Amino acid sequence: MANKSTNAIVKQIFSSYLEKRGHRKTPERFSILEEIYSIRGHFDVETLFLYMKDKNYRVSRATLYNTIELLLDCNLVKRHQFGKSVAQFEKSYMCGQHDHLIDTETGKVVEFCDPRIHEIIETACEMHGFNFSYHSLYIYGKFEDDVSSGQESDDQGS
Amino acid sequence: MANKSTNAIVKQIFSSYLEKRGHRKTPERFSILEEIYSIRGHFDVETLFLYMKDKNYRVSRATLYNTIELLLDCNLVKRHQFGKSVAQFEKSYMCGQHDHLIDTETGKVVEFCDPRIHEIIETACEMHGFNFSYHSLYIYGKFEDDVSSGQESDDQGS
DNA sequence: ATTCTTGCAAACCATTTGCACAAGG
DNA sequence: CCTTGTGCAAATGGTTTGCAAGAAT
Repeated sequence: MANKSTNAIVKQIFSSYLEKRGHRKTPERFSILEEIYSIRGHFDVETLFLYMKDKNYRVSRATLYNTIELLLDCNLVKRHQFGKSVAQFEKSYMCGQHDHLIDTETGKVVEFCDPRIHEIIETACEMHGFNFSYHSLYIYGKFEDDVSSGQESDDQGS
Repeated sequence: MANKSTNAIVKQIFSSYLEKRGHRKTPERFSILEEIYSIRGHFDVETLFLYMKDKNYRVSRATLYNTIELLLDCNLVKRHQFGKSVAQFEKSYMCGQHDHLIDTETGKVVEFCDPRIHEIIETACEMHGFNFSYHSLYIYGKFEDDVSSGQESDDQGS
């Protein structure tokens, strides 16, 4: 895992973004970025809030929402809305494009990747004069071997 | 548009579903089903509420939510969560499987269909021992020819 | 008759907003 | 210094829930 260099690059991207937009480079923003990039899978704002509070950061929920908005804008974070519940987020730099299998009973989420999705996207965009920005494909259903009845699980190929 | 027969079939499906689950066949439930199936594209609960109030139905928001839950359960309605805003719904019987192009600036939504999506789904399900139930593919971006800067637009082939 | 549904209004709760203080530029 | 960002707490608003009256079975 090349986490050290990834973190440096990600901070650089965020820094450039803030500069370009005339936003200030506050320590809170970089702390939040760092903590988000230390999280393995998906997370929601409340979880992140408690996680950071536990680490003795003093960030408010408002700042989390605000900063995540910025991170979404510069594509360092992706937002998901599995099921009907709260918004889920995940880091998105160097994580490989992937989609999600969602167990409608347990809530378990597994990632997968299939490059053929791009052919579909290209065709649809051509047919409708659409400039693609990003996509999300969610497949809902049920896992057969529900051994690990856990909440969540990642499956990214390195 | 074979709306007349479609409506009859849809009511039959709902009726059977209610019976099987031991739910009562109230006039409100069938009114809501009928009104939903008379709506062209996507809608949110508030819009449906006002729409029905306008037609002098006396249904509460609570009943709308409750009934939509039942309709989701028997697959007569599909839920979407475009962007970050409120839940959107659409009728799903005999509307053909389709996916969505979403303009991130105007909110315009256009539907498209590409059967190749099923190959991707099949592969992913096989690889992860997953029983597919339904999917949603959202492609976000921007339309090139934004002549109709409207809110929403449908594109279903007959 | 009994139990499920409904309508209404209050409760919920994730997210947003207002404000005074703090701090980046 | 000036303006933006932050923490806190209150406000917001879509959705859910509690309850008494009404209707399906």
